[in-house]
Formats: sequence, structure tokens, C-alpha cells
Amino acid sequence: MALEHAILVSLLEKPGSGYELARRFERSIGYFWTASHQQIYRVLKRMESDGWVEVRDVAQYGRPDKKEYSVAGRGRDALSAWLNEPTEPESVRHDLAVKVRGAAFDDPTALISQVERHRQAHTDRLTHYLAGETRDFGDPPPDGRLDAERELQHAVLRGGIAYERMMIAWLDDVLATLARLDTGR
Amino acid sequence: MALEHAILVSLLEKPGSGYELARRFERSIGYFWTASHQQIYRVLKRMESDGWVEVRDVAQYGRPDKKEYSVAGRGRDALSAWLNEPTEPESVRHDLAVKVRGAAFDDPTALISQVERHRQAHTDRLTHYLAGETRDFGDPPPDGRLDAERELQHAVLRGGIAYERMMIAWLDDVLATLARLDTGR
DNA sequence: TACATCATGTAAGGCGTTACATGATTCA
DNA sequence: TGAATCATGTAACGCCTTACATGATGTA
Repeated sequence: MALEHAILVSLLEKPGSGYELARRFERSIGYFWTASHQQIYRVLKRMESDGWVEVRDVAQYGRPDKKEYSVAGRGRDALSAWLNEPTEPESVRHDLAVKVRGAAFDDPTALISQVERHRQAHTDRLTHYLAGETRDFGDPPPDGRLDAERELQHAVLRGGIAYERMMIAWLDDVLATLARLDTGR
Repeated sequence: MALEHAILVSLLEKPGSGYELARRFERSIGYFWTASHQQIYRVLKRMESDGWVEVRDVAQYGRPDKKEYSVAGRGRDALSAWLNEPTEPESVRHDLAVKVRGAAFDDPTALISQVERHRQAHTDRLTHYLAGETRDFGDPPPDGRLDAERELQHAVLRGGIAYERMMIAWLDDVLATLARLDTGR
């Protein structure tokens, strides 16, 4: 999997500029695939020269002009090829898990505040996801039809919600373990 | 967070060679921080020249000789400094989530087999974790005391178990969504 | 006038992946 | 004899992060 594919999906959902894509990668898409604006501008250039996307200069009033990108035929083909190619589950990276195991060789109690900070971050994200769910999926679609784009976006959001809930529960478990070590049971 | 810190934790738990570390990164530590043997050898060299680890040549019978690494004083200090430095939650990367959203622009039904493959991979891992839990934490420690290293390792393993369970449940949710789109409810 | 936001980039360096390479020992 | 496992590396290339850079417009 590459950043290209995430950009293609985002541009198919809605065309936009590099700047707008960068903003989307701070929310929405960015919750399961991150990228900085530097990466995005570089990759967009390559995608343009490969004919995956098309650019259109858009003059704006009260704002700097922008380049609006949209997916070209070759980009659609590339996405389709990637979608049908099997991929392995991504490797997980949890620095906090390394810290928890490392704390046994330092001061376990000192880790409590950090675990609490992470817990807060995950609670904030959960709140944000739940608000987004109510806003975007709270009412049935106006036309009543089953919209694949909408249903699949919702399924991904439910994944984010499940992930945050799991993390909060696990961090509580870690906090309880640290407390037990502190008091000696 | 860097690979160095994960290596320090692993070597504190038990000294070993680069090869042995690479094997541990395929299991245990590798479930929340991955690394290839090429990376490990390169980083070990740097850690040695920085005085973070010490090397000892170990002659073996019936096997090639190996270099056994253990953590030096400076390595312990480096780990301690990192443990006490606040870190942000790692960014998540789920290619399957990108595919799920991308499937709306291709053939959603074609994704079913891939989701099932991922589900199988997560089920296998869960089975493996649960077996490890019974093996390593099934009985109370022989001396009955509260061992920080053991308790924290167990807490991290419980995190892995919770993660796999959450993923399996979410993949079932995605499969149900894809089926609904296929039959048109 | 100063700060925030919109908008787009370059450059350096480190991290990670893929491919290539070597050689010993054990077991079928 | 051949395959698997143990053991240790080098090299090339690409991805990602961090830092630096510029300039327009809107708002307090």
C-alpha cells in the first residue's frame, strides 16, 4: 500500500487541492493513513506526470488560487488494480506497549501520567468520531437508497470507534496493573 | 520512538544475538514493533559504537558462533530518558480501511475474499496469543511474588488479545456491510 | 499591525524495504 | 545430496520526518 492509493480514494470522494488533501489527512482519511503536506505535494506531482490525476487551476476570491486535482482514467485503473491485489495486514507500531514493557527496568509508577495522557487523547478522538457519526450518519440518506460510498465510509468510521474504545479499555487495564505494582497488590 | 528503544527493552529482558533479536521481532516484541534483521544489525552496530550495548563472542557447539549483546550503562540511561519523555500515540495505518472506502468506486463484492483473508490472519494471531497466555501466565509465578516484568508483559499481551478481538469483530461488521450492499439489503 | 489561515513548495537526513551475499551445521 | 535453520552482513532505493522558505488574504 502506498500513499498514492489513499490520495486516489480521497480525490474520488471529492476533488481538491494538495492543501485540502493535507487537511483531510489530519481528519477522516488520516485516522487510518497519515501523510504530511510535504509528502502529498511530492506524490501529487508524480501522480500528475504518470497521468493518474488531472490538474485544473482554480481562481478564488478572497483566497490564494489553488490547483484542483481530480482522478484520471489511469488513476482509476491503478486503484482498481491495487484493490484487487491481496495485501497483508499492516504491521502495528505501539510505542506505549514498548514503554510498558520497558518500565519494568525503570520506574513503573512514573509511567502512569503518560498512560493517562494517551487515555485522554483516545477519549478525545472517540468523542470526535461519535460526533461525526451522528452528524454524517445519524439520519438515513435523503433518497432512502443504499449508497455504497456512504455505507462503506460508515463501516470504516465504526472501525475507528471500535479501535478507540478498545484502546481506552486497555489503557485502563494498564493503569490498574501499574497501580497494583505500586501498592504491592 | 526508535527501534533502539525496543531493542534495549528486549535485551534487558534477555541478552542475545542479532539473529535472536530478529526472531523475537517476529513474535513477542514484534507484535507491536516490527523490524527486519537488516535493520537490527545496522542499529546494533550504531548502538555498540555509542556505548549503549556490549558485545561478547560466544562459541557454540553444533552451531555457528554468535555475538551476544547486552545493555550497557549508557543504554540504560538512554532507555530511562526515553521512558520519561512524553510521546504521542503512534499514527495508525490500515490499508484495508483505505480499500474499504475505495471499494465504493470499484466492485465492493470483490473485496469480500480479502476481508476474509485478513479475518483469518487475525484469528490465527488471536489463537497464538491465547496459547502464549496460557503457557506463560496460566499459573501464578512460582515464588508467589508480584513480578513487575511478568505483570507488564502480561498487560501488553492482553492488549494484543484485545486488539485482535476488536479487529475480528470489525471485519465481521465490514463483511455484513458488503453483503448488504451485494443483495441490496 | 500582527496573527491566523490558505496555499505551495525545497532540502537534508534518517528509517525501512528489497535484493543480494556468504558460510556453517543438522536432518531427512 | 539437498533443504532447513542458524548466523551475519552489504547495497540501493524509496519513503517519511523535520526544518526551512515564501507569499497572499482575512480578522482582531
